[in-house]
Amino acid sequence: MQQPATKDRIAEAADQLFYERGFEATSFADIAAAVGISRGNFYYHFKTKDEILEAVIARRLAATRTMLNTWQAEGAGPEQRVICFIRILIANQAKITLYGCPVGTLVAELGKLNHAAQDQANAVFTLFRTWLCRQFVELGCGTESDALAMHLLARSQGAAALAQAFGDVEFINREVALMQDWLRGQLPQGHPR
Amino acid sequence: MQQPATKDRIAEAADQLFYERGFEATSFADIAAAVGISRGNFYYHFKTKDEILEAVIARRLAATRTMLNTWQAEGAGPEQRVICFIRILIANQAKITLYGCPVGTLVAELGKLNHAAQDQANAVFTLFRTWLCRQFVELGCGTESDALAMHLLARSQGAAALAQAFGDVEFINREVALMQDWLRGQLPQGHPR
DNA sequence: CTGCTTTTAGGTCAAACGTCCTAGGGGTGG
DNA sequence: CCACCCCTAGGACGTTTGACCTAAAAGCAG
Repeated sequence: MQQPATKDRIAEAADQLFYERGFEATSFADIAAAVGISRGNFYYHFKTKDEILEAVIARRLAATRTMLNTWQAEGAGPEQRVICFIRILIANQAKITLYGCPVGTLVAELGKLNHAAQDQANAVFTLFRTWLCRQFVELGCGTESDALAMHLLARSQGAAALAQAFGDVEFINREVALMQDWLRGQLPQGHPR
Repeated sequence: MQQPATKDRIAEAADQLFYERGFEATSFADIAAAVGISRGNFYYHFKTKDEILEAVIARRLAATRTMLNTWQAEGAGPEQRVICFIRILIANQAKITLYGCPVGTLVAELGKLNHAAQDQANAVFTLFRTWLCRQFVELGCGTESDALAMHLLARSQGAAALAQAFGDVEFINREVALMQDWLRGQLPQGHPR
């Protein structure tokens, strides 16, 4: 059984459109046009719009997990891994400047809509949070690790939000540099480097 | 001529609903129900939904200006004024935990919609930015002042975003404490205190 | 080729949306 | 008392939305 095409292509197109325009502002017709299929065809692959949303979130969760696992397997130390996280902002700077952080903006929108999938969207945040927490534990930050993870998450969210608001690409670079400085300041003395 | 009531009450109700549910997700019917008037009556006061949005943004701009001017007039020094800004997060902690930052979430939504009023919404950010910049100039931070203002704005945006995502009120308090520590570290030696 | 399942296209449906019109209520000035 | 104008109520319009159905095309097994 080979079902690679349509269902995944719908989820992929929806993923991008939800990011660029938001969940509510994206209609079936928009996704259909992006994929190149007819409107009514959706009912076969996804019964409701919420189902598409769940598929999109599952996609993002899987992609995030893969990315984190890759970093984990690359052999570098926890400090380098956290720096990888910080540099996501630079890697995606063009899109962030236009549309903000994909995770943050979706969570904010679903939160305002009291949408049932809000918790699932939040799981992406939690994924980053626990992963970052583990890195800080490995760095020897002990019970402070989760607070440090949350703080770093907040810093990147803020950087993305303002970069989008002001359309300022350079601002991202400055914030990334500040976060890396901050990270060095958080390392306990004599940590394994 | 006394026209206090309806037009302002519409703008006030729309302000709140746009904050709690978002701009697009709020319909005329929602606002009408909140104000207690009939739907069709809107056309008399506001010809389009965009006009209501402009009125809401104008409201917020005016309120922000008033707040900043009040702080400016209270006689405290620039450091205390910046602390006032930071503590907005605490003052609005309950609502932020539920709906995020009113400015940030609106700017993000309008940005995704390519809405014409995006620039007006951004003006609220700019208002804070230039005001904060002035405080840092008074503190003797010189050419770094605008960068410091942007950084502080980003920090509060990030704190609000994560507080909403995780529904974590206490997180706001921790971030506020960190921002105040950061502020002390930014003051040039021998500044007027 | 035949028969079956999977997938697609096109179209219908009720509901909700923003927009707009009109009739009438209620107060003020002449 | 009357004419006028600000304001309001309620409904109608055309469009778009998510949801749903049906018929037919496409792919595969025998």
